[in-house]
Amino acid sequence: MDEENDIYEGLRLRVTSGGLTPNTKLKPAVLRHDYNCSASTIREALFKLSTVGLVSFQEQRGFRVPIPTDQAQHELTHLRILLECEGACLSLRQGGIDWESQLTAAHHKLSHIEKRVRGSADHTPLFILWAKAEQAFHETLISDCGSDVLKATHAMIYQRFRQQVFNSDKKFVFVTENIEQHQGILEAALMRDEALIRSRIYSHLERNLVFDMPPELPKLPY
Amino acid sequence: MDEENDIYEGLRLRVTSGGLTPNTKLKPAVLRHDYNCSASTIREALFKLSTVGLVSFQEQRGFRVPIPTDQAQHELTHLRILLECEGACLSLRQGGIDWESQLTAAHHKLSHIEKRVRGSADHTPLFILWAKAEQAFHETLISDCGSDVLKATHAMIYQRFRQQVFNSDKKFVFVTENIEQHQGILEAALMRDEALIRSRIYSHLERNLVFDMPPELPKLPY
DNA sequence: TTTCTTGAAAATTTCGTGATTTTGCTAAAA
DNA sequence: TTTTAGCAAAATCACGAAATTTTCAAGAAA
Repeated sequence: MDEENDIYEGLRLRVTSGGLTPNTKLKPAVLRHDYNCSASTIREALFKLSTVGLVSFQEQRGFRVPIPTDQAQHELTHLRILLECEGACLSLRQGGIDWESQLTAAHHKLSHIEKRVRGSADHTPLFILWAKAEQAFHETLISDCGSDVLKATHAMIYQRFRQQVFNSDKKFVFVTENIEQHQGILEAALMRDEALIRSRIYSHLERNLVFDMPPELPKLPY
Repeated sequence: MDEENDIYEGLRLRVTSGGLTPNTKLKPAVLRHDYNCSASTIREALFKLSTVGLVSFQEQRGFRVPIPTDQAQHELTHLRILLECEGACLSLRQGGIDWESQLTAAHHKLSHIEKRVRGSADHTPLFILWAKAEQAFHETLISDCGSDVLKATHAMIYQRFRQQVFNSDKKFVFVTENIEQHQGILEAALMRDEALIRSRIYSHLERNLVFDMPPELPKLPY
């Protein structure tokens, strides 16, 4: 299964950032040729992808690339904010100097790519690179929260979020504000300011919320 | 696949509340006889269970019942609190009279069972019934939050949480305090008091947190 | 005794096939 | 023109068997 994992990753890349039209059928009998394996193996990988919500599945009707909707975008953004704020704050308390340096490094890499993106007319060639760096930055942000469950859940939601926005019509995959927003999040982390980092994570993701969110609510003592 | 789902549910029940010793191997070739199907079908169901964390899986080494740990219990409890508070508060804002009545109904059923449990010496025969009612109550609590993603994520964490505590040595599956705690949560919901319901959900789950949680943190404007 | 090798048994993964279901096309009926 | 019925092609699903990998016990070497 070391190549089974390659198949899974390959398919994941195709359905998340492979430029496939939403609702495209994913037929094991066709895809098998691209990966030089049997249809059953492809089916198993697609099945796994469907359980994390990256491909849609209907029994006896096969697999399809999920259709992005405003509702889904809103919900995924909402959960990303919830999980990422929680994970960031916990990391911010528990993370040491090693965490600071890892985050700084991740930001440095991301920042470098983003400045290149800003310069070029066509973002496409840099997209895969940017996507990896973006994910790495946000994962590093919550990496020292001390909860594998939280990190795994966030990873799942993050993937679906990225698929959603990249496959939607309005391709807001990259906007110039990202540069200063990522910078702002890094600064808040190094300052160990919880309220500030929450607020900046929220601002960073806010434009993906398509409906209004209700106003402030108090939090509990833990 | 309508019986495929029965297989999935049957296996899920066995690994979450079937009294199986943690780390027990789950061999498709053996289990097939209990469900009268092929090993491949069992394998698929186990595979699905592994993606939601209800069975552990290592390539070329098959499936096993997960081993409960204090760390896992803490993390699952933490995430349950986070998701359930968020979902409850949103429901509390958006839910109408229908939500109130559904929650009251779910609580009524749960309360009835819990009082019976308190009376009987051996909880085992009532456990399945209680587990279903408990899940229903907590799911109803967040049912009107307006986010399918949040509800699905919560359902996943809830299942793993229940498996964890039921399969752990200290079987704190039911304690008398549950009765008044569930009552308290219902009251806070009907009062539409967000701070109160957060605090009561936290208190309800607090005893499952095995490590200290850092103190209060502010929340952001959404 | 302990560690390392060996090889047979057991378990897991992959694969092609047949049965069942869905899909899409054509033609008749309204 | 629109709707419905029927049939053929295509796709999906469950299955058992072959191929690969792991497990484990018994003997050899240190």
